[in-house]
Amino acid sequence: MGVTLERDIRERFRRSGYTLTSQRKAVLEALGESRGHPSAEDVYLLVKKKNPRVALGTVYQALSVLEEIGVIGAKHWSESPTRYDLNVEPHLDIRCLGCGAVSEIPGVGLGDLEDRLRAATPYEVTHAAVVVEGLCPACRAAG
Amino acid sequence: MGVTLERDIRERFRRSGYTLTSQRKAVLEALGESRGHPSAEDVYLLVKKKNPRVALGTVYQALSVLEEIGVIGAKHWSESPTRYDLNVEPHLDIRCLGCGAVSEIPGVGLGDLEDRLRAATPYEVTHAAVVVEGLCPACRAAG
DNA sequence: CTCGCGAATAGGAACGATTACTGATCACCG
DNA sequence: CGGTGATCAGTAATCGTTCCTATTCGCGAG
Ligand SMILES: [Mn+2]
Ligand SMILES: [Mn+2]
Ligand SMILES: [Zn+2]
Ligand SMILES: [Zn+2]
Repeated sequence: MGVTLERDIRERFRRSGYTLTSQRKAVLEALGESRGHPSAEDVYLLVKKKNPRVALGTVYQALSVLEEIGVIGAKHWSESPTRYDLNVEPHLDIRCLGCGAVSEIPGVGLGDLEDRLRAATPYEVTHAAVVVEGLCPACRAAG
Repeated sequence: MGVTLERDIRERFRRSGYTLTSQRKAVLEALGESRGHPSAEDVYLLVKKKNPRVALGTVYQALSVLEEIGVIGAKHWSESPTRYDLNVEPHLDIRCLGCGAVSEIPGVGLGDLEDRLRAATPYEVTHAAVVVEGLCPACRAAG
């Protein structure tokens, strides 16, 4: 089972001072299982399959901790709860306005965008995200 | 007063079939007055100064219509209500994690990002937004 | 100028996502 | 084994936003 938990993740927990609890491991596992970009509720339902006693609030807290220590990412669209992602590299995620599915746009990075923005603003930039909206092929066909 | 309402905006209303009501004009005005990227609540408070009878729901409905016809834009961050913007060109907005202020990063466009993403996905792309988080100089100094 | 009608509004209730609270449990240290 | 602080389950509360309904508005037909 959870023997294979990346060294890097354990290290991040250790350094942050947070405990690597079974619930937090379960949330990570759920994010791995679900191919897409699940919401907190999605993660909650997955985690509950193996441990029916987990509380939704615990999932929110776990997601928050995991994001804080840089193990997962979160993005925000209109008309959708927050979506979470194991991919913490800068990348593009697109949400279908028809069916609501969120998926990744592979092969397209931010390029030099982050460098350019850091050079152009006096802010200390901590995070940059690109969110895209559109219609997936299926929904486009459906009309 | 509202004599100077861009031809383009009137035209968009006409084509969409929506009515250009006094409340919708007031919401546009409020967005013009407020330099930054106000929330619906911010807009509501501004509009109420001139017409205390407006309802918050009306402001939400107006913002929704204005976004739909392409006159304003909206972006979503964590820990903040939706922020609205008269700038509908693709551009970068940054939110300070300290004080919550949202401002624009001038001089940095998306470059060829939109072209590349359209080429790389089978989706029909309708909208792409970049949201950035960081610390403004004041908050960085404060600590 | 009235009347009629659909669109828009004010006001307030309802909703969904997220957070806050609280007593019980857990992980870890000595 | 106890003690101690972090975490958790369960639930209440909050917040942004949407929904609902009676009333008003804008406007064209007569
Ligand atoms: Mn992703
Ligand atoms: Mn902007
Ligand atoms: Zn779809
Ligand atoms: Zn600041």
